[in-house]
Order: sequence, then structure tokens, then C-alpha cells
Amino acid sequence: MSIKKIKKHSCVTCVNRCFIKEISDTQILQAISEKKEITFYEKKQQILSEGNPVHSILFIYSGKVKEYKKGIASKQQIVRFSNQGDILGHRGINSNIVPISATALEDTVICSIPRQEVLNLLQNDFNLIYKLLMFFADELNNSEVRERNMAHMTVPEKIADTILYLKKVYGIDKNNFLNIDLSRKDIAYYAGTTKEQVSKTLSDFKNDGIIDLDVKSIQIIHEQMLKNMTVLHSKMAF
Amino acid sequence: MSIKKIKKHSCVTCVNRCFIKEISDTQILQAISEKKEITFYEKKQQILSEGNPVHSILFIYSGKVKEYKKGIASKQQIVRFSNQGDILGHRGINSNIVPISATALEDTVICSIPRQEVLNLLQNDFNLIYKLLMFFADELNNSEVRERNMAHMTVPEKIADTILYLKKVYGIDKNNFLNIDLSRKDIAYYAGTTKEQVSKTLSDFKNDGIIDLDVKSIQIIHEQMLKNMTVLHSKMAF
DNA sequence: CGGCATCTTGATTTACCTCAACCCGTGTGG
DNA sequence: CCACACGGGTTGAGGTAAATCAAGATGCCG
Repeated sequence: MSIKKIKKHSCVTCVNRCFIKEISDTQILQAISEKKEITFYEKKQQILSEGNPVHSILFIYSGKVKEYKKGIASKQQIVRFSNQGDILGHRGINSNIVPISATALEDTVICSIPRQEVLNLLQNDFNLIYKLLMFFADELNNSEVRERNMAHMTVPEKIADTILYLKKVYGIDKNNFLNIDLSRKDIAYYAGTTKEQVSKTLSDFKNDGIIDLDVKSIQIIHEQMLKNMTVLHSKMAF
Repeated sequence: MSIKKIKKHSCVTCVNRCFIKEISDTQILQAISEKKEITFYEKKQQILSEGNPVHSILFIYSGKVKEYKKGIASKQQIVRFSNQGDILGHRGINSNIVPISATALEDTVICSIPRQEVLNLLQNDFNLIYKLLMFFADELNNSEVRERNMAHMTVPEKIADTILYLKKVYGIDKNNFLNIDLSRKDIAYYAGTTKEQVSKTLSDFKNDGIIDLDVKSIQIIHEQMLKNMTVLHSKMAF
């Protein structure tokens, strides 16, 4: 379990669609590229820890990550799963403290750019700060939807919603298997329930022919049935 | 129940601390001030409705507002209570659709600035867009905290949290009464529970000497006990 | 091969939602 | 002016979804 710094590559030639690639001036991009640091994290290693100081804004060069808040009695609330090209720790842009923890779900390579460098970039590039603003507006909206879902959905509904979310973030392979293997615990921590409920509900879904389970991986059979479950049959609130 | 347009005042001389007052150039502020529209809403009138097109960014000139998402079977999930000087509908800045509904909790005067005008302003004022970005980062963090709270807290904990939140937003008078009268239903819709549970829990709190109830208004007696309840006794999650 | 972690499934408990009755204050109409 | 209807609020009695507890099964790593 060691954090290894590895050789730098240039953002200019990188194939990832990181937010930082919104910079259109190649020279500026190259300059920032030279200021970044690249770090390797093994599966299960902690990348960010709630309450620690923020030094950098992070991007996932490769790998998969969960972001979570600490909850009651060693429970977590996972607020986001992230994939290659995604930004991490951005919520800390407004403070000296990271408000969130992050852990590698598989071996992961992280690019980190000093926070002050990012702030300088934002100051000189309207397009960049504008895109970031819009990204935050989207994230805020997503989070508010989840606020409601946590409060109103039943366990099966929350798990159906989680499966669809994982498909959105990590995609599926040609056989409709989710491109991510999570423990029941992590699924529970995102859905806002317990590992036992996840296990039971996934079994139910399997019996109902909605999904299939192969070892740990989830195969989506009837996506529409999952979607139907996540529609809150709102009678139009006043 | 009529929506009345009322006489314009200038943002330059307005005492509210709206986000728009971050504009330091008085002439620009005056110019935008002349483009705004002022609307009066009676108590219980709807200001924004989820799914409708966004035309403007709104500010509360006076009054109090709840913002909510529609939930199951006519239930709402209130995501924010807002007060004089607060911004409304900002989540829609990135889309043509408002993702949220808003209703006046008491008679309210709203200033609305056309969305395109705000976008123009942002483009030409780094300080303004920067402040907005930081505001969004804070809001996102708040929302993620609530995501966790909805999933992990018990009903009494959620209600204690709600009381403290209402104090933060609306303040208390010299006798420690919250400066807001909400129905049990609205408290429930924010806390993520039912009106009956709110009623029972408030009675319990009263019996325990934590709060007192006068007609509808809540008086905070032991704020520390409320705070203690909202601390998730985390054993440090991994 | 043994030991540890995760998963599954069933049994039990519990927190909370729902339902229902009753109270109170306000408004409305005969 | 009183009757009564109505919307909130309170309180208690069930019912139920989901958390917890517990025991096996399965899989993985040294």
C-alpha cells in the first residue's frame, strides 16, 4: 500500500476528456500540464479524507473512485461514483478543507493540479470558469434529486436507481454487464440502505427476471422495468 | 390571488445583500437594475414550477420562500428555505427548464433579471462569476450533507437538524422564537418525514425541555441539546 | 488447507408510516 | 348569532417496511 508518484504525461496529448481540456490555448494547457503531479493509488487506497486541507484539484487519469461522507457508526454515504476523466475534490474549491472522502475502487492514477493554479486559470479564461459553473449547477441539481430520492424512495426503488446510475457512470459491456464490480456494502452505501437489503433485493430482481447476477457483476436484462421503478408516481404536488 | 407588478426601485440604493450587489461598478448595477422586473406574490402563491421554462434569475426583495421538488403522491421534498436577499432559480442557469418549484411562505416581493442579462454580466465580471461559483460549491456541499442526513438520521435527529437550519436561515427573535411559522407539513417535507411524526417529536422535545411551543411558533430553549442530536457519532468510517 | 471476508437467507425487532378519532380556531352561511 | 364545516394540530393504535441479528454458504488470500 504505497502512494507512488509516476512519470508525467502531457495534458495536450492526453485522450481523457477532463474539465481542464476546456482550455483551448495549447501553450497554456502545456504550461499547466507541467505543473501537475501524477500519483498512483492501489485499489482500496484512500485518495481524499474529509476534513483534511485542500492543496489540489484532482482528475482521474485512469481507474474508478467512490466519493463519500462519513455517516453514523462507521457507515458511509457515497455521494458519487467517478470514472476516468472525472474531477475530484472540486467541492473544496471554496474552502481550505475537503468536505468529502474518496477511495480508489480499483488501481487508479490521479493527476493533481495545485488549487491556486486552477484558480489562476479560472481568472483568465471565461470559458473555463463558465463551464465549471454549469457543471456545478448540474451537480447541485443531481444532489437535490438524490436528497428527495433518499427521503421518498423504498429500498427496491433506490436500488433500481443505483443500478441505472452505475450504468450511466461506468457503462455496460456487450453482454449488458455493468463495467464495475462493487461490494454489496458499497451499493448499500450509495442507495442509502444495508448490505443485507441489497442482497435480498438483487435476488428478488433476479427472480423477477429484471437482472442477472454473475459472481459479483450485475447484468441488466430489463432496463425499462428498472426505470419504471424509479419514477415517483407523483400526483402532482401542490 | 393575483400576481402584481410593482414599482421598480434601484439595486444601487437597495439595502439587501443580493448576489447581484457584488457588482462594484455602480453604472453597470444601475443599468441592470433598470432591466429587472418586480413582482408581488401573496402567501401560498407559486413563484416557480418544476419543469417550466427559465426566463429569469430571481431575488427575494422581501418575504420568505420554500423551494421544493415534487415527490411521491403529492408529497414534496423541500430542499431549501429562502429569505430576503436570497437568490432563486439559480439551478436553472444551466438549462432552459427550472428543476425546482418555489412557493411564497408569506407575502413576498421578487426581483427578476432576465437570464441572458445575468449571463452577460457573468461574462464581463470575473468577481461576479467567481462568487457565484463559490456559492454553488457551498450549496453543493450542503446538499450532499443533506443527502447523507436523509439516509442516516432518525426522525428526531432530522427534526432537530431542521430547527437549527431554520434558525440559521430566518434567525430568532429576542425570546429565542424562530422568525418563521411553518405548518407541521412543511417541517415534515423538509425533514423527510410526516406531519404526525413532526407533531409527536415536537411534543417530545417540549416535554424534554429542549424547545417550547407557542401556538405555532417554536422557541429554542436548549440549543446545545439540538446540536448534540445532529452529531452523527461517527466511529470514523472507512 | 485454513482463515477471513463477503454474500445469502431467514428470523426477530423496531422505527416509523398510516389510519383514525378528537380538538381547536377560523370562516361561512343560514 | 349560532351551527357547522374545514384545515391544522395532536395523540393513540395498528400495520409494515426495513434494520438488525444470526447462521450458513461461498469465495479469496496467504
